[in-house]
This record gives sequence, C-alpha cells and structure tokens, in this order.
Amino acid sequence: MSKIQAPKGVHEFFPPESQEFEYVRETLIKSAKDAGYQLMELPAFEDTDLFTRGVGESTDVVSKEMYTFEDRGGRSITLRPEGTAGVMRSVIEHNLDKGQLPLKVWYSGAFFRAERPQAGRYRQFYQVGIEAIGLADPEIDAEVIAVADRSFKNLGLKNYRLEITSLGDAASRALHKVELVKFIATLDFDEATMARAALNPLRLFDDKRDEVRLKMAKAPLLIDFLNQASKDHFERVQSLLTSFGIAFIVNPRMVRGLDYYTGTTFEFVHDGLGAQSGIGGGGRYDGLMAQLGGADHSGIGFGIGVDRVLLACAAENSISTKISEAYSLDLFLIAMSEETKSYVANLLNSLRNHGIRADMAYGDRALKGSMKAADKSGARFSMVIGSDELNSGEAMLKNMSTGESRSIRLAALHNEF
RNA sequence: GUGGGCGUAGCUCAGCUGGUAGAGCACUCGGUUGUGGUCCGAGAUGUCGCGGGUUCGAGCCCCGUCGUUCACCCCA
Repeated sequence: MSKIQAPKGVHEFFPPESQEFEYVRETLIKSAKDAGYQLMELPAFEDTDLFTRGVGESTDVVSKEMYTFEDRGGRSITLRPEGTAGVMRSVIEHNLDKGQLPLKVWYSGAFFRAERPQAGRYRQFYQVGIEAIGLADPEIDAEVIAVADRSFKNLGLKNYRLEITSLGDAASRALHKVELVKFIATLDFDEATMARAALNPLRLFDDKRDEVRLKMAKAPLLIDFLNQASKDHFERVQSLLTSFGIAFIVNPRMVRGLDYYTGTTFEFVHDGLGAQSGIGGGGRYDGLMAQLGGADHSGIGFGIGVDRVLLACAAENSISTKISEAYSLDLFLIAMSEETKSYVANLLNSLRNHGIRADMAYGDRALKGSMKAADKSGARFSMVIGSDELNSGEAMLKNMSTGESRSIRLAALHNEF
C-alpha cells in the first residue's frame, strides 16, 4: 500500500513557515481594506461557461489549464483559475452595481490551474485581488496600482518594478492587429511559434528567445495605435503615478494572458524568483461586464500572487523581524508541580480574557525543558509558578531578553501588559 | 504538454570502481534538586520515494512509475 500524498503541484503552508504566508496575505489585504475596498467571498468553483466567455476561449488558461468536471447533476463545473470573472458574475447576479459607483471589492483565496509546477507556479495557488467597478477615470487606475504598490512597500520589498502599458480600446486593437499580422507574415518562424502567433499575435512580444526578440524588434507596437482618448487617459495615469511617488516603466511589449484586458494594464515584476517573476498584475477590462450579460460598466483590478510575494519576501529577507513582532507572545507560564497546574491554567485563561497573548508549558517536563519551550515561543516574559508562589500570591516575572526578573502580585499580573 | 537535474533520519546533506547506512542541525534526558539562550555528555529516529530487473550481493547499475526542481510554455 502506497502512502497517500498531496496531489501534484499543490503548495502547503505549515508551522512555522505558515506565519510568513499569513503575514503576507494579511498585509496585502490590509492595504485594500484601508483604501475602502470591501470583502467578496466567492465560490471556488463556477459554471464553466463563466470562464470560457469571460476569460476567453483562445487563452491558454481556458484552453488547457482548467480543472473542469461534470458534477452529479450533469453540470459542467470549473475550479476558478482567476478571480475577476467570478466577481463580475456575482455583481451582475446580485445587482451590486445598482448603488453608488465605483463598487470597490477585494477577495482572497485559492485558485487552480493545471500547469506543470515549478518554483512560484502551483496548481493550487493563492491570490489577493481587488476590483473597482463602474468608474472610467484615470484616478481609479492610479488608485488600484497604488494599493498594490503600497502593500509591497509595507512588506519591505524593494527589488521589484512596475511595468505599465495601455492596450487601448477595441477599435485601436483591431487596427493594430491587422498591421501586426502583416508584419509577422514577413518573418520566418518555426511551426510552434507560427501557431502561437495565429492564436494571439501579441504573444510573440514576450517570447524569451533572442532570435525572436530580434525579429520582433521592429514590429508595430499597439501603443502607437491608440486613439486620442486612450492616449490622454494613459498620460493621466502616468502623471498621477509620478505624483504619488510610484516608480514605473512603460513596457509597450507587455502581454497579458487573459482576453478581457483593455486600456491601462500593469505588472509587478520581481527578479529574485526565477522564471515566474510576476508577483502581481492587472488592468482595465471595460467590456467584460457587458460580455457576461450585465450593464456596460468599466472596471479595473489586480490579482497578486501570495505564493510569489512570499518568495520575494524570502529573497529579500524583508519580513522576518516583522513577523516576530506580529506573532510573538507576551507571556509564557510554567507550572512547577501537579498541584499548581490547574491554577496556572486558570490564570492563563483569565490573562487571555484580558487580551494578553500568552501560553503555558503543558506536559510534565523538567523546568529546563519548560524554560526552553518559553524561549522557543518567543514570549517577551516568562513566569514560573509553584506552591511557594501560590501561597505568597507573588511570582517572579522574567524578561526573556535581558534576563532580569522582578516580583509581581499574581492578582495584578494582567496590568503588566 | 516538451526537455534536463534530483529523491538517503523531522530538516540540510555525505555515502569512493556495487559488499548490507552516517554527519550536522532539531528533539528528549543529564551535567546544574526551582529558571532559557553558550558549553559538555548520553539517547531515540530510516521500508535509502515506490515497483520491477541485473547480480552471490543494489542506496549505488538498468527499466518503469510517482514526486520535486530548472528551463521552454504560461502566468499570480
């Protein structure tokens, strides 16, 4: 009998490293909440049509990476490969766009793509995302980008860059596509590359091979085909980012893999992760809601890969001290004898009722072992309680970093924190 | 999905041209009868990923398989 193991390509987080995952995720969420975004908690699986219509049938995500199955009622169900389509579906279904706009929401959870796993790419991965729906102003584009950027800065990250471009409106894109296809037809590529070009000619812009880059160097760029309105919008976004103090580079060769993107698009890239270097990305998706049967509202949002941001934090060693501050205990209690154990358990419980972060040594270990546990816990203070302390009502409160201790009345212990 | 590397103790890894498994860290106990971190000593821990094959004999060679990793591809 073989051992049961986790399915291929899933990423699990357990102690002590799970603290880092939690810290990263909560920090990402906090900057969304602080900017007025509210939670949407959505299903991890949806009707398959939502993704084929929303994300686009020609995308790799839909055509070969979805976990699709038939449920017991014969419906075609797909584990969500991304977050935006589900948010749009719910907004339309529950008429959330009938109130004041923009509607600003955030989400967090697991997403699924059946890809070949490698560092930073998992079959179940975690994203935190936001969506701002129903406002076409460049100010909201800048806000969305700033929310992501602020969360990275709050995590202490430095070695990342923001790349932005504009995909313009549908008319501009159609015009450009004609010219791009014409240009590519003059080039000599292998069969696989031509097949990619046929599916989406923009793809060739982010090919990693030097010979392809060389051949594409003179290809017509979409950014040169933008109409005046798109151009003005993109200019405004850039000047806002500059005044926010957010550094960026315009990358007109940036390619996004989901069909719904229009206008402003962006990507946060970190070079410490290997081949999977995108830690977050997003953009405007002005036709998506109408495409899914809702009102023709514009929208913009991002998805940030929690797994990858965690890798970036590890590469920069940016959060280890923040984590010990965020999670360490105030006090660690040690019961010296069998008789004091239940007293200590009660004391511990009442300290926790006062909001003090505390724990105690369980089990019958020698004092040395218990002190070691206190040390390991990272608690700032420790206290040993035996029958002497019980009788006198006082015990020594020890500062674990300086080693100093002083006598404290047990009844007033909670006032020390 | 395609190609290369790697799977040995909880972790990081050593193990020579095949001869029957080891180190460091971590853990438990003790040195120090009620005060951690350093030091010293002792102890426990393995289907050598799994399944076949070759061989007198396989952790080592061969085949398959699963996982992982790196690149392509794709993207968070």
